Amino acid sequence: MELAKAYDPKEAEETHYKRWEESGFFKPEINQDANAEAYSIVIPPPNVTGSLHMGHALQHTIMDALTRWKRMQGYRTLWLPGTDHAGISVQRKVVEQLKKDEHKKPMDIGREEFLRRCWQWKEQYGNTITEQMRREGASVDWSRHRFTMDESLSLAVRNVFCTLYEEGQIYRGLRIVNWCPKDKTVLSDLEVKEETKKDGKLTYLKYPIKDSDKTITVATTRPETMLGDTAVAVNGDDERYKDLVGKTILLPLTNREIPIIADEYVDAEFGTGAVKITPAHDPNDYLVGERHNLEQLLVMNMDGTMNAAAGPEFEGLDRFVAREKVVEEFEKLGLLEKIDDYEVTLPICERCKTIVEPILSEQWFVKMDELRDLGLELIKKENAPHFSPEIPHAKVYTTWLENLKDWTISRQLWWGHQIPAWYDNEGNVYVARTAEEAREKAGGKELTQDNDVLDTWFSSGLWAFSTFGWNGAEPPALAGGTNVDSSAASMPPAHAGGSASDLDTFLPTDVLVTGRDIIFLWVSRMMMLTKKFTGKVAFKDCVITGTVLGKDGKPMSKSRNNGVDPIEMFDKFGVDATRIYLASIATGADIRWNDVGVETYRNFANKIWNATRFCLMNAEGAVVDHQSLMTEDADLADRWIISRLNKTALEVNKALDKYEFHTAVSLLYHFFWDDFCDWYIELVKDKIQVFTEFPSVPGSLVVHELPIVQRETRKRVLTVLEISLRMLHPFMPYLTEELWLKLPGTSNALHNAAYANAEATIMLTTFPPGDLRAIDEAAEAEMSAVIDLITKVRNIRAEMNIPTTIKFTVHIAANAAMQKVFEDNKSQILKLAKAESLVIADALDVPRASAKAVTNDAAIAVPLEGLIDFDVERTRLSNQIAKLTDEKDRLTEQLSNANFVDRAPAEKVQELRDRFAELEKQIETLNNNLEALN
RNA sequence: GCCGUCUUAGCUCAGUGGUAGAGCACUCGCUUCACACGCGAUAGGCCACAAGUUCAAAUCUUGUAGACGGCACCA
Repeated sequence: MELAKAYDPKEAEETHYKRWEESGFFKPEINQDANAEAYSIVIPPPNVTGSLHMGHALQHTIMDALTRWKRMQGYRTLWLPGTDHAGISVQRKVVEQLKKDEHKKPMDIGREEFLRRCWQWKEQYGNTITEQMRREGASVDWSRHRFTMDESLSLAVRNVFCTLYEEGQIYRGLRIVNWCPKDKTVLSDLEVKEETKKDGKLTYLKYPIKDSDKTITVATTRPETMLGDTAVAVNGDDERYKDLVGKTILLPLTNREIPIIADEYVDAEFGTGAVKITPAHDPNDYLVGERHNLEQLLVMNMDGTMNAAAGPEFEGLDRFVAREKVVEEFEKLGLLEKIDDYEVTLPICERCKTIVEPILSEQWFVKMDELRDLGLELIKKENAPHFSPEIPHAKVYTTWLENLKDWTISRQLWWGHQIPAWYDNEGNVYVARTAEEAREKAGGKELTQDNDVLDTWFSSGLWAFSTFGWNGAEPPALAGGTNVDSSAASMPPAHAGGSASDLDTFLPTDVLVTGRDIIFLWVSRMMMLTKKFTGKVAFKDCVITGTVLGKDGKPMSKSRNNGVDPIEMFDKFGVDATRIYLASIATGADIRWNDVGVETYRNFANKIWNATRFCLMNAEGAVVDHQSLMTEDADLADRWIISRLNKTALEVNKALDKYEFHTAVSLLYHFFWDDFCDWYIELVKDKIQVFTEFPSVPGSLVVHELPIVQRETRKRVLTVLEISLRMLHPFMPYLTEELWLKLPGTSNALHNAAYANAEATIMLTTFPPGDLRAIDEAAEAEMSAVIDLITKVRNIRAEMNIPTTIKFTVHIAANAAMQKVFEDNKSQILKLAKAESLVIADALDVPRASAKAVTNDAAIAVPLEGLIDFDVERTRLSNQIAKLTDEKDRLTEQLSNANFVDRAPAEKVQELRDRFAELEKQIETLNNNLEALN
């Protein structure tokens, strides 16, 4: 079987995913081991409005690598996919569409029709991201795909709402909320971001005091809100204003009189020390108002225009127009003291960037006291979730919980979970799971349902358990959930006996992989609500990925135009290269995107391809055979690569256990490229590649029948390759599957016992656990002596400029044990050092015209009569001496420090003494060599 | 204002209380029959700065500077 010269990812990407999916490899039911432990991950559901970006690609890579790794370890593995209905985003898209196509507003077509269009939009465009996940190779169980507005998940939402309401944890109330006048909905604190404006203004307004010719000056950044002022507050301890407390102000532009009050909220040091109080338009003023029983006067409409209460001159004006007009009027009245430049930080809507208006409004809230305590107890007592990286997330998360305020959950949208609350004509509220239930409660009265929907995060907060069939009403469905497809139905049940539900089997989930930005919005709420409603932890671990930044080091965004499309990268470098590059980023660290990084792994993929290609070209008479690695008669190179292979496997598993994907990738990269390709394959090349010249066609090559030893070597090479591919599979699924299927001797006989009957695939083999007993330190030491030797000889050739066509003799002086090692590996040394012969002895006996070097285990000389440039050789030797002397000097200093010798661990001291002796010896040898040249 | 992170080779980034690492770029040499997306050999860092703890600090502590993040406040 001949492979193409370079790896082309396209074909593998097109064929394997389809087969994996159709064969049911992604479903937990593929696991036939009734006692298999479960391993589960739920995906952070992407918005249906979204398309794949690098952040997804990074997170999906990690989730898929974990899923594939655990599946190969024999766990009953489930990675559950799904999407989020994304309230505001979808609503906005449909509103835009409606405006563009029909010049209509939602009100024109009505709620029912509008929702129909939302669903239509979702059906049409909502699958973009899930389709892209197939390209990524994501091994998710599509039969368990969930959408936050699925029937069962919606029922869960209503039940959670009702339960919390019945317990008094959900309430409806008039509060200052964050209002987006453009989206015309309330926002939670977390959906409000900030924008600093350097050219802001602080306006000083003079308010006349009744029965006096005095005024009191207040400063404001929002002059229009003065129309809603119901008091002016000063600090009671402020001497300047002591006499004024209790006096009345004639509020300009209105016919209202308002009191001057004393409140500790006011900081006498700041501004004028007098604060206008607008309880309906400012959260602090609201609190002051509550304390002093002030009127809450709303002067604004919900679209950001002024209302009738603002007075006839202002009614209907936009808030910013009103602002200017208020200032003008004050100026006319001579009551404008001054306007200062002032840097302001404005609250803006996370999505539409409109300036958010704090405004008094009646909304639904969740009291966070009990839920907060649940969350705090989990993180403090059980370290749940355990964050990776732990610093700084564990602390930030805890601090945030400790300061948690009530959560505004109503949204003035149509698309979403409509609040299960109904009102009668008198305004009484009936919270119920269904309209019928509400009517019953109301004694059959005519009711209308609350117009608002719930915050999208309310339903996502249930994701860890609602996706597994929990809906608070019926017992959770059995394996497969509500939309099991036919192929899943033919699978064995998740547990022996078939009685366990997904909820029992897969919750708690093992790990949640997500970004920093939604730790509060989502992670915390899922922890709290899952504990509250199932008594379980939502997930044990939480991996927080870093941010993939654009080439300019800034977060990728459309406005900066610095985004990199994962799909483009897939097309350019292949899915596997992109995946393993993303996995090579340190967990939690931000990274600037650079194509060169992906290119590195594209090259790596090609290296793997070509190593396999070479092995296959020399595979005749051999198959993958794990027994071949247990052999007694293996030579040094074999013992060494087996040792390296096992060490790598052990360390890779350890790294993955700790979510250190980058460590795993680095280990695999260097094992495969350096150890396997650069050394092992080169060392055994002669043995597995037997050529002879075909007599009639000079230069042509014919493979002979292989002797047994060589067949064994071929087996070993194939087997090491096969095990390497398995280790790489979680990161590079397509390439490894493509190649694994081509290896001779691969079949489902190599599968993990849990998947014995499944169709052959690398994804169901066992992930190499590594075997401590297979680690052979002696072989590693001997091999590194050989490698050192070869490297030094190559160095001589390179620095002395000896063309490869010239073969030379290498003289080696070493102790008896090393002499044997070099003797035993003579042919490999000759080949890789491109030497003609070796002379191995106790001491060097070479002519003056020789190039020399030392290693930790040998002294080397290469006679170069007529080829040597003595100046170059002197420089070479001097450089070597200088380097070793530097090291020796450092050691001298350290070893002559009595404190060090006394206090450092004895073995450390001994280690340095040994090294010192070694250096002395080598320096002496080199000095002798140098002198011999003169 | 509070909390926190980062600062390592030209670039992008790993890393550890005990001789500083990778990839790419650079230099030199290879059309060696798996791979030029390759092979071989070099070169390149007082690990931001300062003080402290320690036998030993790039690694721990504190401070400084710069970059950045989160939270709060913003009359």
